[in-house]
Amino acid sequence: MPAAEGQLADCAWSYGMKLSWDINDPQMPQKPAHFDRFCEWPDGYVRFIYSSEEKKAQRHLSGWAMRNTNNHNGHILKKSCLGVVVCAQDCALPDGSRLQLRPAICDKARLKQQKKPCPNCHSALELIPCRGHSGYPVTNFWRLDGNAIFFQAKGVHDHPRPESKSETEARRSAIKRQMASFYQPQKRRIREPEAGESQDHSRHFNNIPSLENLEGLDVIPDASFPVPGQPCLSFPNSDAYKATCDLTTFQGDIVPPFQKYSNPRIYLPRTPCSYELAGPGYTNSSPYTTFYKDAGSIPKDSDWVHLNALQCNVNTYSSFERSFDFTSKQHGWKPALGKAGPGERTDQGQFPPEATHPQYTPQPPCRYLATAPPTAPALQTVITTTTRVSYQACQPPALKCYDNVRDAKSLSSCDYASENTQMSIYPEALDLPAPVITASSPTASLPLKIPRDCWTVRQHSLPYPLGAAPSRTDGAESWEVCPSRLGSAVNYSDRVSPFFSCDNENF
DNA sequence: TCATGCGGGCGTT
DNA sequence: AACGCCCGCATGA
Repeated sequence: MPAAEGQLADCAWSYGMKLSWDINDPQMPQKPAHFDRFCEWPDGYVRFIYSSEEKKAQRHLSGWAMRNTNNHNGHILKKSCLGVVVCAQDCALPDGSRLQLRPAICDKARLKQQKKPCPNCHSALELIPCRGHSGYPVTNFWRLDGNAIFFQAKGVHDHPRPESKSETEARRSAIKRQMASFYQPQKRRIREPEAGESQDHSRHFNNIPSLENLEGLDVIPDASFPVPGQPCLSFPNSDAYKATCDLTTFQGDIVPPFQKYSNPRIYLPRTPCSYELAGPGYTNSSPYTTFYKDAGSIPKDSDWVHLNALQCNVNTYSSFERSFDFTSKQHGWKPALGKAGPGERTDQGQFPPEATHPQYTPQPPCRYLATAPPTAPALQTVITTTTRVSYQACQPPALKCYDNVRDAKSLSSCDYASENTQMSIYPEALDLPAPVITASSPTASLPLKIPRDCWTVRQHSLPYPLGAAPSRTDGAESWEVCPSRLGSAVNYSDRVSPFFSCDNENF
């Protein structure tokens, strides 16, 4: 993944946004002056123009779990977001964060994935569908025209980021390597019980709670399943992630402990390693809490990731990324209310038709916590075969109040990624007429309003009966849920986007 | 096994 | 007609 700053800049200063075009235009801009750098986490109504040489663009990659959608147009590839898979119990990972897996793209694989249990608490996994586009999944369009690849995104993801594809691949490959290296040491361990080793990572296997855990892992053929006994040092980008191994911490864990990759989103079953996060922000973070339903089924999964990493160390790219995102997103409103940020587009003409609808207004940092749009057909379609049942069982916005830990998460939850900042800076949404913005969000006067000291449920997690969900047009109600005591966001202050003037203290 | 892409077909708006 | 989505099929890693 490119440097956070690089991506941020890429997304924020999209060249594609400076030109007037729509993916459905008969004629696309010819011979673009230059191209945008690939943005892995596009969010909002953004457009990019990539070089046809851009490999990632050629592959139509995205950090979001996007599946192909038939739009009956062979010239334009359309993809819709699948959302994110989380633990139905919203259990906290060892580090306090929440599980946020990348939904399998393949329907069959996804169903299988959802049948697996949360690797942390063994309760059911739940798919949080994306409904960021007027109640429907956010859609991405790709169109190759000449030497350019035009990309257009519609909708604002109303859910946490899942593990990115690259992360998933990295994790899986790492797991394979770990598995390979695990078995041998493990065998030795079984033969040589408790030898007293505690320093050597390769010997942490003996600390694995019980062999049953291992067996469980073995039984689960899913390569994505976290592998216990993985040395902390083997994680990718370990340099960025400050983790130490602490056998004592590990001991006592009954469930498959997690081992975190340098990348805060990735977790592996904890081995005798624990993490010593370097920053205050570590407390935990998953902002995206899932308060909805109680565990229902008894999954058996293994693929997991962690998402919010805010918690994770502040020194890591991720922490920065998130913190930055957070701030930028939080402040993203400011430009709309006041003056636009540098390079901000102002051509209303580019506004998506939906822009006039409240649902399309810029979302607050905690947009995924917002209530569902009035019409949420997604519940019937998107969730259909996979999570429909879950919704029925969902608890109402359980308005769970969280502790400081949660607060920390909220911070991270408010930001998606540096790349997402474009939403804060350029999105047409920012150009929305003031009336629309104010009507749709209480944050009109502030980047982020924190009406309560607690969060409410994510909109998609709400069990609104179809047609009964509160309308976003009402605006304010959508924001009832906001982070509280964001003060814990200590780490965010030093990375505030220059484009925004709001103080982090507000959060 | 799974990610991707394609495209037929169906229901809804 | 436009959309969203389900499904099956094919291909490639």
